[in-house]
Amino acid sequence: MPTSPGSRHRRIRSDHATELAEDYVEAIAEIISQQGVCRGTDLAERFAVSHVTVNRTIGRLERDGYVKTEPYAPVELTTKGQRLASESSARHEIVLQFLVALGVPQASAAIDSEGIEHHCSEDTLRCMRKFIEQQDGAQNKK
Amino acid sequence: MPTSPGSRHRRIRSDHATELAEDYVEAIAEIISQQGVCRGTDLAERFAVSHVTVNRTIGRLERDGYVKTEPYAPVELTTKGQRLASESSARHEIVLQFLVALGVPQASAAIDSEGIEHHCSEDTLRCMRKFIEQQDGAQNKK
DNA sequence: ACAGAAATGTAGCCAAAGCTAATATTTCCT
DNA sequence: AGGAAATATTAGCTTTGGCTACATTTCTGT
Ligand SMILES: [Mn+2]
Ligand SMILES: [Mn+2]
Ligand SMILES: [Mn+2]
Ligand SMILES: [Mn+2]
Repeated sequence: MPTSPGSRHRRIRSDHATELAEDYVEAIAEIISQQGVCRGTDLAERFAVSHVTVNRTIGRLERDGYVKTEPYAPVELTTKGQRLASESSARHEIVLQFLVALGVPQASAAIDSEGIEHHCSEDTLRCMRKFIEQQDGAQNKK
Repeated sequence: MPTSPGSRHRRIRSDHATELAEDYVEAIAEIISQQGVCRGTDLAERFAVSHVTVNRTIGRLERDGYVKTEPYAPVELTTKGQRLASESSARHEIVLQFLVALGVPQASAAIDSEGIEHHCSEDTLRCMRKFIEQQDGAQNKK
């Protein structure tokens, strides 16, 4: 056996522990770039949860240094939050483009990539990038 | 916009809600087929959690009709549990083989597939199967 | 047979993420 | 200015899924 039996599942649990933070900072960055500011309401709609849940989640993000908030003011990203947002967004984009290149319909690719992105090792991302490039090459030749 | 903004995340949450059940029944079926019976200890080791956590999880699985237990006896799958185990196992196998066919090293593919499997739509699985077949074809030609 | 080891069960703790209801603040419109 | 609408906060609840500590039961080797 290559690795200890339980190690796979430890990784999954760790992936899930950071998943919400990644999706939130990614969403916050996107909403700010699109609308100038990001309000709790925007996030509640985006994630289809109550605004109370957003509030509590934002509280954890602030505790962990990803966002800065003041009462009744829009959410802002810290430098740490911006970095995580960029990384998450880039990774998400790779997974989405990969699925599309593989032939998955856009709607399904959009949904599936939202979950898959959090479980991709560097090995897997590298292979996905390579596949995208190859497909692009084939496209151009046509 | 193709779908409502929050629908993606609803799907992710639903995926995660069934994830543990899928992994457990899959593991139980595998352990039974390998060792004859499946005990809590086997699952605790497999998932790298305490035996108490296994106990509570098994309790939920029983409540939901996937397993049958009696005190101090090994865990058994119901028909419903066996069905879910087969489906989960087949799906997991597709994802694992797909990653390997894509060029991901075995160790990373084993880890990543454990998380990715729960987020693949039928669309994505179909494309993965097709890719595996194409790769197999290319292998045979060589 | 029985002592000790291994497995299982119980009690009680915690954090994350979801919710509703009620309250408070800010913003916007007339 | 004043009231309505939007937004944010607080209180208090739930389920899931993790843990340690301790108690009980079963298995195993001599
Ligand atoms: Mn994302
Ligand atoms: Mn995501
Ligand atoms: Mn899994
Ligand atoms: Mn996941």
